[in-house]
Amino acid sequence: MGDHNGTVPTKKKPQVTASPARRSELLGTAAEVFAEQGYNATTVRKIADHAGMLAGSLYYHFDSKESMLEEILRTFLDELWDGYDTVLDAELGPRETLEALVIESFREIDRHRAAVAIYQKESKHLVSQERFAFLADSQRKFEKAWLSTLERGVAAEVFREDLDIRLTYRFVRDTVWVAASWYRPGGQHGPEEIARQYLSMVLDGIAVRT
Amino acid sequence: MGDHNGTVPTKKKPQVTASPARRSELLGTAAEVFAEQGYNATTVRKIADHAGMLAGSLYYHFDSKESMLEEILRTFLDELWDGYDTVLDAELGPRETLEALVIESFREIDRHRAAVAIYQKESKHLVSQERFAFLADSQRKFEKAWLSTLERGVAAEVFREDLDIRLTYRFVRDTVWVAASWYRPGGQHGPEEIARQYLSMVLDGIAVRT
DNA sequence: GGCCTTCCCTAACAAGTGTTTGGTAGGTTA
DNA sequence: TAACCTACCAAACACTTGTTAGGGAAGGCC
Repeated sequence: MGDHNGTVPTKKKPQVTASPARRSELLGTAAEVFAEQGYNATTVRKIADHAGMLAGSLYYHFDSKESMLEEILRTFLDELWDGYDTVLDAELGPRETLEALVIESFREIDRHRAAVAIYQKESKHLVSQERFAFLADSQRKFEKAWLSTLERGVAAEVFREDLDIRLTYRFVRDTVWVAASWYRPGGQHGPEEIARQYLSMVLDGIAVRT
Repeated sequence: MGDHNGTVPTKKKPQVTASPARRSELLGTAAEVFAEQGYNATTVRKIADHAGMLAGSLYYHFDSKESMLEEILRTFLDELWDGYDTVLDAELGPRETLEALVIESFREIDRHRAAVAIYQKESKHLVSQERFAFLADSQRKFEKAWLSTLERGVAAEVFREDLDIRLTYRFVRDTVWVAASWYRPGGQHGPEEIARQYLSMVLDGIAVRT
């Protein structure tokens, strides 16, 4: 507690000591409530209820509701880019890159379904806030990775060239991520199986070839 | 007005007199704020600001914030089903039905972009409330229409039969409606052009045919 | 034993929320 | 002019919100 440095107290002191295990456990329940009810509609008391404690007690582990949201999204995006960078660094062909990115995306949905749902619902309002600037960074990087993959594919004549490439990008991107709104881990289809079927539709279409 | 029946006053009197034109004008601005900020994050004072009046004045036209949301969604769904029913009653072939439904959907996005965005973000939490039971009705009807069209297509051998039909349904559905999150009316592509490209991707895929 | 750390509770706070009530300016009708 | 209607304002209401401060129980360590 001793704020014995003579400078500015740097805003606030967060929690003094807190076990990281309990933190991420609470973040998990918070993420599920956020995903289910929406961030703004979720009160800290609801989160506390789901965690079996009272509202004020949350502030032993976190210093604000918003910082919970930030940590949830940061953790998710960090792991996501771990997987994406691995794929991109492998320098596969465009079609193989696209397939690997889609598969990786469904794996992330499988692992972070709540965070993905939150990201989809809330990121649009959040990007403008300075605190969540990392969301915009991620989106730019994301778009660049996908667009270059698509362009490479068109150049290599493995993707159709008669399609608007930005429209195609949004199509593929949305197609993948909205799955988080209905996907439930432990269902009959694992993430790889769903990815396989999605890829089949995106690449070859749903119509019978004549 | 005159509550001269001797029974229970049936809760509340809404606004006594209000011009329908002003009502729908206010609903339009409310819808845009809801779409941009999210329903829960939108305060009635913000809506009033955008409309150039004070918060309390809204209650001359509407009797609650929630009733605004309900009217926005009801109006949208009514118009949507007008178009859908016209398509379905035409009894076209499965592929033509699918194309017509997609085109109609993008036209609705063009006309009711705000309402569609609201519907996508909020419908999930709302369906459980009794007041918004009509959302669940619409969803069931929607699913039935799409599934039967897909099944007809598989039977007629115009759609691939090696795909999970429910997965395909969600794929097509999401693919279409998420477009509302980025679509802006008056852009370089009109709704028909976007529908055409989407249909091309969904039906034939983005890969080059070999 | 006493001390310290961890984790939570109790109780309150100020700000913001949707909503209500009564009033009133300006136009329309008689 | 007087009565009336429409559409809004002004000011408050009861309640919920995120957040804070102080305290205390349980357990490990000296």
